Amino acid sequence: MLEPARPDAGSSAVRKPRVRFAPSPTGFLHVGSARTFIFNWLYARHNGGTVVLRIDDTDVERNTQASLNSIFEGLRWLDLGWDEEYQQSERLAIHRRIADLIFDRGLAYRDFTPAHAGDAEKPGGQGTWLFNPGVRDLSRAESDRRAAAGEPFAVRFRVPREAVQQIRFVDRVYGEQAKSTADIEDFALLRSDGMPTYHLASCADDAELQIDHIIRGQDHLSNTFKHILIFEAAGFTLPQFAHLPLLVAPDGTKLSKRRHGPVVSVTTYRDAGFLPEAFVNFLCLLGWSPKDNREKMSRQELIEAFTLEGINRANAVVNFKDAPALDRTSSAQQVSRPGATAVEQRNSSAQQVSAGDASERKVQVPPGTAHILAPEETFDPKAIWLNAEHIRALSIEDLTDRLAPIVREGGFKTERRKMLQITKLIQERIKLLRDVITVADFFFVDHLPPYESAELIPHQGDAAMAQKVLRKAHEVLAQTEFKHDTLDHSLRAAAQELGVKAGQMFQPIRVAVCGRKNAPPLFETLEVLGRDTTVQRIEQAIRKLQ
RNA sequence: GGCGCUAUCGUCUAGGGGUUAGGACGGAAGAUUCUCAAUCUUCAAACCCGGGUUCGAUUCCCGGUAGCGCUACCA
Repeated sequence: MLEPARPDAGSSAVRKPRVRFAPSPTGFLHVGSARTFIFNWLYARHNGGTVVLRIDDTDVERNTQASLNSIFEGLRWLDLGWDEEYQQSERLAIHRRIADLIFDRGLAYRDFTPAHAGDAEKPGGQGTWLFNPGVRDLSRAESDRRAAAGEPFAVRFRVPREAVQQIRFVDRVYGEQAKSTADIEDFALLRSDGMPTYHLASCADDAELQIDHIIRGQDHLSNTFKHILIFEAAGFTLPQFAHLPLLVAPDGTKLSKRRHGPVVSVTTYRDAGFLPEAFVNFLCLLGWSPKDNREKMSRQELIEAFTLEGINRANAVVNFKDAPALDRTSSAQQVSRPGATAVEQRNSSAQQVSAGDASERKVQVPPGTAHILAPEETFDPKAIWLNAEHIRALSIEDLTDRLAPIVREGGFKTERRKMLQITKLIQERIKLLRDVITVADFFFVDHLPPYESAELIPHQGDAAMAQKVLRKAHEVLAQTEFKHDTLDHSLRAAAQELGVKAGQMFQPIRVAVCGRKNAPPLFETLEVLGRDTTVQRIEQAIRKLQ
């Protein structure tokens, strides 16, 4: 996984930026991280630069393999790729060397006081550790003696106190930034176990990997002053900084797995049937604008249009609906549509209260929960819309290739020839790839799922009319050629013969063959279904009406 | 608490000293079609508050408020 450092960086006068995306494997890849990666990638591609993926895994306690897998899974799905890859834990020697360098220059010191995490949370925010004069002024001899004696210590940066100065830099998004060293605490470089902290490892690697543009979340804006201190202490040239506005939940809080559930995980979007190019497009529009009113953009268009200047400064809300389990107000009302997805079904079964005894053996919904949200209701409506736009922009072949695996995973079998026909019929009717299961199921199954016979009754008609229409349809369809135009003519003629409106003729047939009222256009549908299935389903419908 | 950042329709945003403050999603209404979808048309919907600068501020400056971030031997 580890590759040797690049031999010759930045030697040419041409500015080919080197950017990096540095996730830490302490959770799944979430949408905010994904967007940071995308912006880095776009910036690099727009300028012919290099994208470095660096796994920031210096927090041994919290790293998990599952998280690492999830991150790669997410990144692979995004399908953008990267040019170089590193793992921070394999570069500890570099971090150590930089820490020693800073220490040897007298710009850092050993702190022998035990770790005291949590002080910052003291009531009133007091107890904030800015620096401890007694500790930082320990004589070098004393410090060396205690270290030699094996006493554990952390290494802290000696932030200038006596001559207070302003640290300044120009952020490519937020403009001029300044902070007094009086407001910067003596942050740690090395922990007492010898592991580097994020600040040290990040800066050491950024410098060593010759990263010249650091594009990251705005939560690092205040940290940048510390980083500049490190860069300067080690004698590194400063990279450019560009901070991105944060992605927040509808309630304004930072996105988190705990509070907001799977909607913040990239793989959730994949599993729900988003197209990676649509998802990327959506994320780009959160906090960035091409400024020309374009919304739907291809990957290439994004590369061409992307500039740091187009980035906004205010946080952006990802407008998803809260997970269903959280407090819903109105009274219990289960949504049970015929097309309920597996996710919904899992949710709804999870929400059923296990009844105590047989007397109250009815399905209940706990108070405060009501509406089970369908996938298309939980995601940001704009993401859904963009996805539908991208789906419609796909060729039939391409879309079929993406739909087929989902159909197969859904337990249906179909051959490509038929699938191509189906795709054509549903392309503008699905918003998520997964919708193929609920929208086109009747093409795949041998037996239609049950439906109410009342559905067969046409508008302004009755059961008798439904009967009459279906019998006539049965008669006509038994001998008509199953081609769009022929079906159109004969069925319309039949309607006229019966003295019913075309709609009253078509609707019972549609319900009979599709098992529901809303479906793709009738004649095309019949063509794909074929005579045998059609006739058989009409017979079933007629029996149903008796 | 300290420090920093931010503030245009419900949401994403464009704009910018004088505009009918533009677009998109979502919502509503209508057209169209064999239902649905798609498409088209129309409508409702915003410059956080208070001062200043100015002939004129939504735009520039200051203050307030609110939100967010940092304030760990997390990243």
